[in-house]
Amino acid sequence: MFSKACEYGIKASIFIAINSYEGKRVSPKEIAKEINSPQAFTAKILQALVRHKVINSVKGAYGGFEVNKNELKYIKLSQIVKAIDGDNIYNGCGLGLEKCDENHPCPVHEKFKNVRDELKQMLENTSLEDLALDIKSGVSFLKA
Amino acid sequence: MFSKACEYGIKASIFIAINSYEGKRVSPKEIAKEINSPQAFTAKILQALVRHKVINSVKGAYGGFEVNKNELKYIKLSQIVKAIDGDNIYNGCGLGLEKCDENHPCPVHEKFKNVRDELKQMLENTSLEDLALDIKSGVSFLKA
DNA sequence: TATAAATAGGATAAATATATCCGAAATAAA
DNA sequence: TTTATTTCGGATATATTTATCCTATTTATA
Repeated sequence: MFSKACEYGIKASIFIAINSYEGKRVSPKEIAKEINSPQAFTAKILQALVRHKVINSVKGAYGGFEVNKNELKYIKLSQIVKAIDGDNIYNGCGLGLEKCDENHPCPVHEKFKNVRDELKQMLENTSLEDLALDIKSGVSFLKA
Repeated sequence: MFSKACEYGIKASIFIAINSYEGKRVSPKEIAKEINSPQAFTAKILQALVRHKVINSVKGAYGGFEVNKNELKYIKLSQIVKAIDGDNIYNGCGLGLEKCDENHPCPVHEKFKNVRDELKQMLENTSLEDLALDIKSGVSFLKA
């Protein structure tokens, strides 16, 4: 469904969010440890999220990654996914046809639409705040 | 969502189904041309589908790939997907956690369930017959 | 039985995704 | 202004997926 990079990106963003509540910036090292991911690779993904303005970074001593805690409820999963995996999961044909629309649909076009809409709803309605609060309250977990 | 291999596998199966209606076996060459896929790679995928008994092959002169046309309505998309991509799309955690269940859910576990269930429904309720008839009647297409 | 036509399957190549490494640039604080 | 700390970004390595190639095996028919 999502690429590894995207999985790491989502989990990293949640961990950053949790810490931003407390005004703490976090490093790739801390993040990778907390979400059980390869550190250098995770750092690359964080860079991409910064470039897409999903999260913020501060260079130098006492720097790290953070998000504006007032924006947490407005940062949706869809933004993270689009920043890393692009919007192929939104617009791409389920069977990989170059051209696939109502007028020239692939064999699963109609049936696939429901699945995609469900996914879209989920990604667009879920905020970093929702996810971070669940972790803080012990309802869900960032690693096994 | 699906791997390239799986996309090819689904489209190839549909084309084989269409021809089996008319008692015709088809070759990887014909299939690849019709679904716009790399021939040798497609042949490999067909082998996998045969091993998983989703389709049938006949070696030698006048051979080719076919499906029992009486079984067409009982062959579901889910069988093709599982044969090629495995059942990770069914059981795997949306964020790649080794262990992710009701008792120890990843951050998107609950929200993801709806999406997966929708996908599952779609794959288990769609038969090769459904898809083949749509192609025959010009409702949908195997290539752009 | 010989031949031609097909699938099966191993070996290899190319492309992409995942992962690592290291020096450059930025920045806070001593 | 120097130093320690930290992100940035290019180069490279590894793993996986996608794709190709070639030979072996099977089988219908002449």
